[in-house]
Amino acid sequence: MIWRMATVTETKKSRVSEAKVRPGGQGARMRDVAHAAGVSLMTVSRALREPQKLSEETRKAVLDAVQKIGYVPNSVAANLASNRSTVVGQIVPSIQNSLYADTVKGTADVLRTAGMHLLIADSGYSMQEEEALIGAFLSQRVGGLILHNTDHTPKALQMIERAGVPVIETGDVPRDPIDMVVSYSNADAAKAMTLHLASRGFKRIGFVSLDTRTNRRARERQRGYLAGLKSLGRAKDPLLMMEVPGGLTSGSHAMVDMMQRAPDVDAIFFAGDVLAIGALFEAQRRGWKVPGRIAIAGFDDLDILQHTVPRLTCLRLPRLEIGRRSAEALLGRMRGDDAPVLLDLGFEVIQREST
Amino acid sequence: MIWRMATVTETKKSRVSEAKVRPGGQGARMRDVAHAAGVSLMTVSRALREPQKLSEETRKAVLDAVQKIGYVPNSVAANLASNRSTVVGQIVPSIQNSLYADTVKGTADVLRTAGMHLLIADSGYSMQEEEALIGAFLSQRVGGLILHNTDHTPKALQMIERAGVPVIETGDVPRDPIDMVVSYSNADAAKAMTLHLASRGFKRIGFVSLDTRTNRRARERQRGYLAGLKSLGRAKDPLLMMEVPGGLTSGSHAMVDMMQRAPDVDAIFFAGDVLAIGALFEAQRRGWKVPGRIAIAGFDDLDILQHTVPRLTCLRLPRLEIGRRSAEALLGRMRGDDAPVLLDLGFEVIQREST
DNA sequence: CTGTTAGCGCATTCAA
DNA sequence: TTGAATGCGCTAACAG
Repeated sequence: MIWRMATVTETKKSRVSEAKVRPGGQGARMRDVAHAAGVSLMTVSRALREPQKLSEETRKAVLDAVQKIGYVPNSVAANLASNRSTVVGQIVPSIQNSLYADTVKGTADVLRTAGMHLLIADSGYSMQEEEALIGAFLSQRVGGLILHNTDHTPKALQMIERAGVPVIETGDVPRDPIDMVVSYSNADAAKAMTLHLASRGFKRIGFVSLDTRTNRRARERQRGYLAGLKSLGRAKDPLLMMEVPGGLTSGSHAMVDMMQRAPDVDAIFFAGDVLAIGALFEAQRRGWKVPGRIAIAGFDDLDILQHTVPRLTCLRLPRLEIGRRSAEALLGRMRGDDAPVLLDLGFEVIQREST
Repeated sequence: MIWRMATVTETKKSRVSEAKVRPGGQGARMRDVAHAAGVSLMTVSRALREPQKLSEETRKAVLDAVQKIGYVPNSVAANLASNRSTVVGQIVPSIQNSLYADTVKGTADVLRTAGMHLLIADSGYSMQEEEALIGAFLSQRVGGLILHNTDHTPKALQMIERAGVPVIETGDVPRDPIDMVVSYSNADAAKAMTLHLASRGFKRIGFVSLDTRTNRRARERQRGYLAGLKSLGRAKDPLLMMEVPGGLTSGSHAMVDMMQRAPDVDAIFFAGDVLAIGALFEAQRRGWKVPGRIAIAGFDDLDILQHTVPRLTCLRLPRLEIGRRSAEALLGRMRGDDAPVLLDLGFEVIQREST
């Protein structure tokens, strides 16, 4: 049963639109504050940015005037005049994915404490879109870029180089970084999980990932899985490998398909988003024992994984920390530290009941 | 068992830092393009913004020069000169919460097609923080604001009024809007769910929400629940009402507590975030039948709710649509439409197996 | 259709 | 410690 409610109202009443006399929006400027405080424009500018360089008397007079007038500085003009920016741009594959939200949160928190702000966009997993966004961000003269991606178009690379802004790449450890890197290694993590599953006694370990052709992170994870098999002395088996779209439904189908194609599979490592959760729910629906009938491991430690029945084995990646460290590295650069940073923040294998 | 890997490397190698001759970052300016194309500065400006006003010949010459030089316009200067902005600011309670991510996504998508961008911040559910962020956004001279909140500090209201920027409030339908509203009614939605549960035959319907003292949306939902009871001719029972923090664990505790305090409760309506999912998992762990032993309903239609066993009854709110419509209303205002908008986008009650 | 003049609001640099 | 001159890179308004 579905109830529905929706109404649309057009009204003429609104506080702002009635109060808005001068369209375009503005307010007091610095000179207005200067007049009110009986000082020069420069003194106001200083009172706001380097208050310690003024006598206590004038400083107070200026700040009082600022309060009284309700002056809000124009940081666009400040940016233009000083050639410095208080904004950093971050591009993630998808805003809706809570994994990236963690990274964004870490970045935003650190930037805020430094009085800076974050311009966010999502590329929809597309390099072309990323290129367009990088152009837009550079046009806004952001002070730095954080890219959750390590593949870029030639034009994007060229724009970044010409702009000379500091850049952080996250999401993987690239061979040839643009500038700074704050990340973990997808290949190392996938290999570690593969070895872990083997150590738990599983003989036929399946691997399900997103499309490795278009997604480097998926490709690296697959590489790690195969490296794990190799170091175990096991052969690669196409029946045990699948590439599927993201999503809960996709995970459930992948599990069922693989168990049909390779009935002796005893564990499946889902190296993408929420695939493992979808598979677990499917097992619940079918009454399959996890790990008795099939063991399930995931890649990211989503909050929910430790609440399901059974709880899910997975990797834990330092998403929030990546965001924080990225922001810190960027701030360092803007302050003039010129030591490029390559941070591999590592990962953990979290063993739970599902394996 | 936990594996761990983490390495930290400081290196001096980096493409950009070596290529970066002129620190501070810049590139070609418009006059460089003008020289290269043999035209005036204004012609370049027009070629980029109103190409149809130029002869095909000059336009091509300019755009070729732009390509060749790799010119990236400085929209900070453009903004200052034109007193227009290509950026909109959005403040949500939490970036990490995927509910808000949907709204953000809708906003960002619509803005992008209009060549605009989104500055995002989270207030951490605090009005004070919201005030600070509004100040920062206005300082950046954003062209509009989208606030997922309907309670604001007096100073915030004052700043907004003085700036004269268009504002959208989302997240509830306020009695006294600042400007435009694009939302749904929390009270109506909660009442509808309460009546729905009664129509399914449940006699003792519990209500669990977030803190109603600090969170207006929680307060409105509680009001809707009580209105529902009243129209059913049922009395308010404190034993059937709880306020708890957010989170899966919190939901599971709430369910257990309420069933201990009021053993005859036959359905619980969880009006916050992921509480219902936490409760369902707890029921699975304890082997309680849902809805046999206890029925469970949630508020937001998270993707996962239709995959759990059993699937969860909930409300469906038009999060993405709220983002889209907000952006559209804002764009309309910037273009000069001055009809304030009050949109109630409604909701649906989704009946599934858990009730 | 194209160019010229003026100035957006602030910070830098110098002088007082 | 404070102030005056100059310009950041671009667009509006006008002239040609």
